[in-house]
Amino acid sequence: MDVSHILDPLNDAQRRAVTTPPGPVLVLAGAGSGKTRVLTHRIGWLVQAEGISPLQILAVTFTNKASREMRGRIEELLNFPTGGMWMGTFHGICHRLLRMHYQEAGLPETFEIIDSDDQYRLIRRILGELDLDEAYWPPRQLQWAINQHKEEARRAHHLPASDDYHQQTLYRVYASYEEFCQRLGLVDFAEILLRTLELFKNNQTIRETWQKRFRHVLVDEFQDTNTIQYQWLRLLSASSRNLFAVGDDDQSIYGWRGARVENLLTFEKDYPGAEIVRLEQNYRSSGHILAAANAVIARNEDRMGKELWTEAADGNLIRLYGASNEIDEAQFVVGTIESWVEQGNRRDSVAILYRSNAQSRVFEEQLLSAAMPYRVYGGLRFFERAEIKDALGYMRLISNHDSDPSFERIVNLPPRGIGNRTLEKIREYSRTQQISMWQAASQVISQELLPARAAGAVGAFLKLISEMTAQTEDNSLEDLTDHVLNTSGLLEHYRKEKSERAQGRVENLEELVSAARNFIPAETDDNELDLLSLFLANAALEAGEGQAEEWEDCVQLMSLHSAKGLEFPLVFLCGMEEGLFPHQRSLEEPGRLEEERRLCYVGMTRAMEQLYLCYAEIRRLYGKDHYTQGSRFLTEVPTANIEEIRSSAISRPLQRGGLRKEEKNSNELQPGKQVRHEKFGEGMVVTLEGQGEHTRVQIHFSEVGTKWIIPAYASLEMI
DNA sequence: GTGTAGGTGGTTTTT
DNA sequence: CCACCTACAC
Repeated sequence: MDVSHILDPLNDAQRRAVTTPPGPVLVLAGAGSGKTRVLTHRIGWLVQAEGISPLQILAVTFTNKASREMRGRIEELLNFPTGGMWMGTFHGICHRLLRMHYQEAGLPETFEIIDSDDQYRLIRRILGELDLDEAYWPPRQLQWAINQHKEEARRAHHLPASDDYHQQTLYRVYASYEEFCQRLGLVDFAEILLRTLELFKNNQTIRETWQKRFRHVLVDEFQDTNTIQYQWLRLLSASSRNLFAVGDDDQSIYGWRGARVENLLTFEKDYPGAEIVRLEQNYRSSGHILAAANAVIARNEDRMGKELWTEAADGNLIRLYGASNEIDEAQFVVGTIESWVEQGNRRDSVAILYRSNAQSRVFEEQLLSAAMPYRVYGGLRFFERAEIKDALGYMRLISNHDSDPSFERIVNLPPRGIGNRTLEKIREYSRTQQISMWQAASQVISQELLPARAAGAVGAFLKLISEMTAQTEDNSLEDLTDHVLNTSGLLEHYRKEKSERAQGRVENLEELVSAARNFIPAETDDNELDLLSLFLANAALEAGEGQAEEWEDCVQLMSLHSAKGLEFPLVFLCGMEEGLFPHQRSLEEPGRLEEERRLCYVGMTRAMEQLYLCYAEIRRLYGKDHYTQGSRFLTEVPTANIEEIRSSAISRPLQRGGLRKEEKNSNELQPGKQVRHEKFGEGMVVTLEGQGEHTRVQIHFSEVGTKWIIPAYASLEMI
């Protein structure tokens, strides 16, 4: 077969990656080096040159968007539909496997996926049942801790026994949460992955079946895999060893969410003889931008090592704007965009990037007064909106009466006279009898445990749902949705509200009907689920675009994290100030500064033609003005690649190297120095991080091991 | 059941 | 400073 269409568009490194004979391959793909192309062409190569059946290929991504894009590009390349090929997100694929093997995985057939909002509510309910005070045990933190453990494949019973009351409480909450989910057939996001991993670990038949089925496994954004995901990938490819992983350690920015760059670093060890390919030619940015990004990321110690190069010209210098305050910053940015647009450029060729979402406000205000259309990324997605979740709550309850999260959500929405007292009784009954809220409700009524009025209200609710279930049995998904919205009174409820917000809610609900109309399930292999369940699972696993609005030509505002994977001719990286970027909270935790720097690298490498770096000398934060210090990342950009634009107001030139000088003077502490700590005894300085009073020192103590110390708080004595 | 005063917390986010 | 949540009063 002629494979020139697969190989011709590739450079040497890309071609090497694509044509490597089956076996473990690790592709270190720098920003803008054509990683998606390598992935899709690798699949094309396997199919057309190696003669491998598409059915034997599994391609895993992190986001639905990436998966869709890959599918589209493969179909384009190979010119055939890829329906039979398994391609999707970790969660999507694992969900599919769990549906097929629900019994072996120990789940009820009707198991339901809960999102983090549902999870949060559930944890609060458990806190209530355990009689724990939320003020002492913040549900968010417990949720975070539980997910953290799950992502490391640790179940409650794996936690070490502890004398610490805090640990014991965490254990109690985690264990009850697990029990609760198990009893009700609820599966959270991490559970989808963990269950699948355990299924593969414990069930040899299933493991071997899928190992044989997927002879070739490809993973995108490998640096973002967490412990469970990598363990599962290893299990899946244990017999074939055909794992093709593409990633970039320099773009690992989700460590705080459980991602383990180490997976990249240990790939070689786990797969001896693996082919390692570096993609270093960049096709995106002009020379100055690339040189600057290289220089910044070079400051990181923990790297596999890579240096991007380009055939493109140097292009424009990066521009540095020191604003007097955040309003000045925004005005400068918007003014610059105005002239960019006047020069005939599109507005959507521009991105305003920032470290934290709160920064978008000032830009929005300025864009608004300049009548410049814009779009802010982030915020709630379609299926996460309250009114949509309400409607889905009804549909879930119809689909499965025992869905407690749904029951709790809609039992009194719209208000139908079922108050907290009544609900508490039902909850209590459900807890003592170990039955679902639905069952508890009906038993509480038949046993006449409720006052007449409440009993009537609850009875009416149960009847409503039962009737809806009966009436919608043979309906199409669209009719069902429509029916639910109208007979539940939900639509009416929001229509009656006359706030602007409610108006949008009604529109969203109407949008849900058309989402139901247009819903086409991905072809499932052998397992058959009804359309409604598929729709509900899809809603949980694919929350939808940020805004389902039309593609207008508008300026793009987003956090640096959301910008990963995107590119724009003109990019503004704003709020480049110590404490904001790198963020204060990252300076306080070891190892996180390097992740902040990677974030900076990601931001810079989004720019194709022109990059602006901005900071404000005074920034109003939480109602208070703060004098800022330019981000250390600014000083890490070589002077040859950047030109400084003064703020019209005050401004003095950014003090180059100022930070570095301070670091040297204020710290006698240097790696290698011997110190004494009043509690931990003697040790040696391993690493230093942060400046001035934020300095953190990693010290290897001879008696207690390695610790992070903040000299500002704990006095260290030099030996 | 709805509205409002008072309190609190305020990186980053996909699934 | 502001957005969100909770508690409490009508």
